[in-house]
Amino acid sequence: MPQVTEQRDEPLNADEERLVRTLGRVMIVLPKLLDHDLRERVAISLTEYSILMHLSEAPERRMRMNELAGASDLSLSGMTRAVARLESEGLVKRDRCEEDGRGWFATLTPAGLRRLEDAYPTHLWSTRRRIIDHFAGSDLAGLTEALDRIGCGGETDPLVAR
Amino acid sequence: MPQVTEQRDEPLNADEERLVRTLGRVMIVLPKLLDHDLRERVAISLTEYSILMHLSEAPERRMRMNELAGASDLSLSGMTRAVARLESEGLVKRDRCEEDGRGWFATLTPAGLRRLEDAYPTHLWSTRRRIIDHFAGSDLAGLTEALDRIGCGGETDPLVAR
DNA sequence: CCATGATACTTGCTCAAGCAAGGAACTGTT
DNA sequence: AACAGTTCCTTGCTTGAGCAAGTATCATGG
Repeated sequence: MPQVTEQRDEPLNADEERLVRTLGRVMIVLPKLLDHDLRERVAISLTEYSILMHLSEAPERRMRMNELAGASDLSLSGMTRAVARLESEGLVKRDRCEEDGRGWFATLTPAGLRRLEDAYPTHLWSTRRRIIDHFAGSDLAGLTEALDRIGCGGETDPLVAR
Repeated sequence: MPQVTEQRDEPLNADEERLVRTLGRVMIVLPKLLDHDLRERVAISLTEYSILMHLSEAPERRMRMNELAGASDLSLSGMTRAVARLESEGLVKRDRCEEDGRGWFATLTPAGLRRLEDAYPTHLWSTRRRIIDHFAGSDLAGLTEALDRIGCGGETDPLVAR
């Protein structure tokens, strides 16, 4: 460990600075790239794709609105509109929750599943091209572990976390 | 190299899948975290901070609109509005470009520089806490190199790149 | 059983960002 | 020198997302 007494309020060192700038760029550019690929080829946004994907993996292909918002890192109000859009296209339907009258399920429709299956190859191609290919030969697991800590595990309100 | 004949259109393997999901989460959450930290403590957005920072590093503390848009990964129209906001706060001023009558410089004002210096400690704290701390013991340079390839170097229109 | 508070969502408002179209200035060709 | 094409930037329009406030349902205490 070269640096022994690292002051918290001193500037970043060169390696740290480069990492922050690069990651800063990636976090701005990458979502646009993935979103663009999907929109261009299968006319669906990354947000919508993500919602359909999460639903397809959930038991009975349905999730409560707040679960879904958490899974897709969207505010609850954002999720309301997003699901409304998907519903208007018939890709999702909404059912009252039996056990809790306040709650709603968003349920993937057969049409929604078809749409997801339709978009999947594009997104697979896109993620390979935009992400995986650039990490050839890297330690994916180690990298993922580090990145995962940034993501905050994704429990409680992430903005207030810690 | 374990996998010899990797089919491009087969699903991602488990490590790849985890990386994509984690990076996907980071690219959504991290900008919100950094933006939130800045807004809360020094009432400035990440976009605005980034603009002021780039200007402060440029020769004569000024940049053409399209340079600035490229550096901050913002559309040119987005940059027009962003600079207009900053100008209305007196943090930036705009001058016609002498050599090219179509062009404009955005120039950092002394007030803009003070604002940046004011925000810097917060952003430093934020990036340490949100990013650097999570990579303790990692190979920062190697990681940066991989991430840099995702960012596409940042030359030509990134959405059409390749 | 009623009141108070918490939870699950929705709706109104605002705002930042992108696209497409427009205007002004530059460049190149004939 | 004039026109066509390109570049640089701005403006009109639309959209997706968040916050704050509202509504309906649940849970709890008296």
